[in-house]
Amino acid sequence: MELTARKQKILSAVIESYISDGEPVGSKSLISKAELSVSSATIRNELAELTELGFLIQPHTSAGRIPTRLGYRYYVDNVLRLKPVGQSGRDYITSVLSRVAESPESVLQAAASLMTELTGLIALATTPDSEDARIRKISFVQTGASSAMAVLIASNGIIKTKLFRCGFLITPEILEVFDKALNEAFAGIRISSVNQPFIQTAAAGFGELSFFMPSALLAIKDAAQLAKEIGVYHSGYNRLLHVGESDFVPARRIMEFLSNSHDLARMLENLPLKTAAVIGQENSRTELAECSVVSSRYLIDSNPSGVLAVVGPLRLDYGRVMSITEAVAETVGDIIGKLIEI
Amino acid sequence: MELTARKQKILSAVIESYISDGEPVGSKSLISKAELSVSSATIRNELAELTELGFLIQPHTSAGRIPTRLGYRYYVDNVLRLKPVGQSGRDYITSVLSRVAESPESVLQAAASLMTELTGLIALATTPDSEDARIRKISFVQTGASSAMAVLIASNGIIKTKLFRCGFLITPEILEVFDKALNEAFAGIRISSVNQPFIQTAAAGFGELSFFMPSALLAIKDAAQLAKEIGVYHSGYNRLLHVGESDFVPARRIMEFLSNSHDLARMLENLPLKTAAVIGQENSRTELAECSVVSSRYLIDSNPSGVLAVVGPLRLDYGRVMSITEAVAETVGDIIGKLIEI
DNA sequence: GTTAGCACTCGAATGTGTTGAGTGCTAATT
DNA sequence: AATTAGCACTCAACACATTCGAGTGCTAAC
Repeated sequence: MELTARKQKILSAVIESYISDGEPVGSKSLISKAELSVSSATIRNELAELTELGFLIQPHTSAGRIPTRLGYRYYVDNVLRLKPVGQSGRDYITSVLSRVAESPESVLQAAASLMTELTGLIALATTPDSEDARIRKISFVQTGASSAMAVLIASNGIIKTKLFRCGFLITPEILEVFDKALNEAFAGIRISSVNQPFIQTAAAGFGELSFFMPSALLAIKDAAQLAKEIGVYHSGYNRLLHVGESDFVPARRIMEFLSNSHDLARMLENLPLKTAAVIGQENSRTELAECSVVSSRYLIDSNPSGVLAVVGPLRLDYGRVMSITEAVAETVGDIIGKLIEI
Repeated sequence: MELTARKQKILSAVIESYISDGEPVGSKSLISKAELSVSSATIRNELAELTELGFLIQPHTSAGRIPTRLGYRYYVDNVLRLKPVGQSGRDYITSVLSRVAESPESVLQAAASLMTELTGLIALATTPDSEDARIRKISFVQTGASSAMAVLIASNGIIKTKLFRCGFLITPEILEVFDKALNEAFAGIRISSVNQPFIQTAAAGFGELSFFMPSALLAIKDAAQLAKEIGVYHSGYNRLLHVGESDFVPARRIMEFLSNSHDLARMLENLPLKTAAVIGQENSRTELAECSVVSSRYLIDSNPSGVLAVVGPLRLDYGRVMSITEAVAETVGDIIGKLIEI
């Protein structure tokens, strides 16, 4: 859909004014805002056509216009130019994230907090998809007379631990045996293939050892399960109550959805590769029908991995938020990438 | 302060009616609710005196009475009889918590969720105080060419891990050396005494080894730091939006306070030993001036340890909530106690 | 295609009247 | 001295009416 230059100018002015003030925009105030040298009547004609086209609506007859979902969409797709985050901004992001560059998880948690800090909105970050990750190494640490901790180290840098308890006393020798047998059986295996049947066939192969194995095997299975689940880190849930316009009911529904990490992970997984904004009812979840989600995937060694996202009202400074999200995602990718190499 | 039997009866009736309906209570309806055979005029006189004493207030002249903080306090202290949770309830609590009896942390997280499920309110659970805990054992697991994970096992069952990176390639032999040197130096030491100066004197004692040690030592210090910090698990933050009566502003302040685990931990630490209710402005934090906090400490081997708490409105079924909190706390103590023995 | 002019619409703010639950007080009763 | 019937009074809640003004759509002229 193509709009005349003047219509585009007016649409932008309405959206930018509404984003900054939250008030419906009338024809008179647009004369100065859109820097046009026509009368308010002309603008009214244009506004009427833009309304006809579905880009604007009037909350009520005698009010100004506010953008619709389509209006925002047109604006984001055709008008908006991202202003890349400046060098000082990038330096800040890098310094904050480097400080916690210990594990992918710690970087992602910090990235979510950082995004909330920078945008004032709810931020989400998912762990890298472990579809292709393999088991690099398995270790055991004794934690008690008959309890131990299994440590699973994956090729994508994810490390998961799982405590377990045996029905017998554990000795360093037994752990040695676990270690040897399980690394032989599992090292290099894809994490996504470690499931119940797989464990069972593995158990069958251990022959006389099998008496000692069940708890350790189960622990490894659980750890693998944890490693392949997409984790969601979040920040700024209290910002939900800042949105002055919305009332309790939608806020509660959103909160409940965001609290359910399973559905949330599934939604985030399906976000596009590029930095993008999903606006209002475009969201796959009805709970988010009154929200916009801005997201950007981070790349690890040039492979699209997890996603960073921000959830806010439709009335959102898309330019700013999309630039920030993209910049943080790039930095996250770099930092996690370096973390894994080693 | 002593009240006549009739005043007590009327106060109870007002509170119980208000707790169940949320409506101010008038003199007429009290005739049946308090099961008194006097006229409404007599009750009005009694209500006037209870108001005089500060136990009740009128939201406005022509309304019924609602309890004040003092009213609730008198009720909780003098009238309320806890109804202990029945056997089936206890069985349920035990079965839910046993299923996750892997580490103190997992039990506490589950306990918080369980309390939200049972009471419909925000629930909090703190990890046991590590003031007296000692380092039982330190282990290392290699996670990369020059990175490793330190595992610190404390005498109170808390296990903390910390990843670290060295400036040199790590070999099994080096880890062995770390393991030996650090266990010799640190086993049996109180966790609370592991601080920067302590680490420095320890480092000085390692002589020629000291080139290899700094990163490992730092990791142990960080892990000890984590182990001695009181952790707060929480559940049900979305319930904050269920309180129909309150509006956005207090909800936001409460949310912000609850998001700040440091202040929150400090507040929870100072709660009393016995199951208790802190009502409204009795709270040490002004953010909670319109909330009641019901709490109960769990005992590990008969020692008061962490605390379970519930945050709700003043208008709270204190009897039910206090009983549930106490029952869950007892079960948590038992289960964590058993976990540590082993 | 643009614009001045004007009647019109409707939300928000403000005011007015009514209703009813619940009170406090007084004087009579037990 | 405690209780109670009776009654005037208060005030939130609701419904309804009025005013105000920002902003519109339309028409006719430019």
